[in-house]
Amino acid sequence: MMNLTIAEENYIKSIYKLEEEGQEAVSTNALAGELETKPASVTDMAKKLKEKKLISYEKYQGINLTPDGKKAALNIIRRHRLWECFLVDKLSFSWEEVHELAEELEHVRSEKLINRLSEFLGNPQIDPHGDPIPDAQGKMGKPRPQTPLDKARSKRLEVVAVSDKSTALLEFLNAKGIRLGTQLDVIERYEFDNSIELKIRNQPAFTISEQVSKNIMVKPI
Amino acid sequence: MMNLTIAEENYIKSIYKLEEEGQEAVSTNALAGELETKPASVTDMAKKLKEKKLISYEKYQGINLTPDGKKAALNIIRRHRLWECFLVDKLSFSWEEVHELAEELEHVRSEKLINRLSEFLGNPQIDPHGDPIPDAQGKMGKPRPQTPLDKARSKRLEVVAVSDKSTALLEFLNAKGIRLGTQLDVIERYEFDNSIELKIRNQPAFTISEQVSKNIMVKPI
DNA sequence: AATAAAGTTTAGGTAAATCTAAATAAATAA
DNA sequence: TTATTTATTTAGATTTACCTAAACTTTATT
Repeated sequence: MMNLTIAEENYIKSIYKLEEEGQEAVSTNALAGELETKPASVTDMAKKLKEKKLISYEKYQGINLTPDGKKAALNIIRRHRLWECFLVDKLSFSWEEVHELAEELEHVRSEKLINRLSEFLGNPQIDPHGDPIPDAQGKMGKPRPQTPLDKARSKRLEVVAVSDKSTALLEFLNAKGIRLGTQLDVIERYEFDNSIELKIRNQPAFTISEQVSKNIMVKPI
Repeated sequence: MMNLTIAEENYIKSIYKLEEEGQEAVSTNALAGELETKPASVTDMAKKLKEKKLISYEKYQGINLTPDGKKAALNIIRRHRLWECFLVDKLSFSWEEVHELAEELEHVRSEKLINRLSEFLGNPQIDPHGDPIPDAQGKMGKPRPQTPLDKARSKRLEVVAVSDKSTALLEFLNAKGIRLGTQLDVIERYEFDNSIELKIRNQPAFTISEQVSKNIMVKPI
């Protein structure tokens, strides 16, 4: 496998993420948004990644990972999620703190390190946010059936994952008492702004915005 | 504390090392050698680090760390050595494999991470090469009394550290059976090239070059 | 002390990853 | 279908961390 720079790895990871979220071809704009950079920068990098045969890309036609690109993406995701497990399981970090740290640790590229880390952790299958961890061959369990909260139909739900890992969101959820496995009751859905009123066990009800509800993945209970 | 780039951190670390080795003022050339870069690059970086008040530097006069620079250096060294402990103690890496990995891990800058890692490891005082680990305040135990093998006078010696951490050297030592705590008998010192003939317990004797013997730190036994 | 050798700095350049502003293509609306 | 809006690309700069080659200091040698 080729040697990628940190910037290249971050692009690959983001392209993978956007493809997963259902984008047929990932647009320059969407990728710029995801990476908090400018479209012009994305175009530059697209040329480079195409050169390295990690993506297919034609001017104005958007971006897709090649099989090689996908393999690279899964490897980066494996590293990221294993480090998250380490931070939570061994160093007692909480759920919402680990994403940015893992974002840095994931760029230490060593097969041996990551395989030993996995072993040390007992070869975990899912990370602290509920996402599956690809194995050394890049095989990853199907993410469990889940719906974003804004689309869920049932009244009684369980939180199975959070798709946006920004500290801001995770801290907000933490403050509200929402974490993996938390059970939620939907009190009301307000059409005018798609906000949702929720209740957890015996705590007072509270309201979350559509923006937030899109990022909370739930399953009926 | 200021935010340093990886390159800046590596310079700081190398300046610290050369000062420790006794250089009054660290020369451009020595630093270039240590970092495997060119003197002109060192001059460039020296200006930047002076700007940040991490070193004192005057044209042609060499480099020294300021108190701030030293604090930064000790912090980087702390991270490096704790990761080495982690790799050896928890992931069963061997002595000679960990240096380059720690070289990458050390650049993940997070007080919290490193303090938790230290705690997780039982707040170790020395790393797998026998070097002391600075504490969170940057206080570091005195390195134990030790002499480079090429300067040692006794015949019977114990290996307490290895100062050059290049994989090449560490692998060589490993192959010869030389590790921390190994006891050596000096059979002969050859003046013409300063090579040394050694023996370990009941193994056959072998010869090492001056270059190698300079990097093996020993104490009389 | 004069000169040669060694060490250091400057000047000018390169590659990676960004950016802004302007140009161009594609999608949408009138 | 033409015009307008939106998306994308190009052109040209910028910053960081390097580099080489030439100029300049310092140190060592004769």
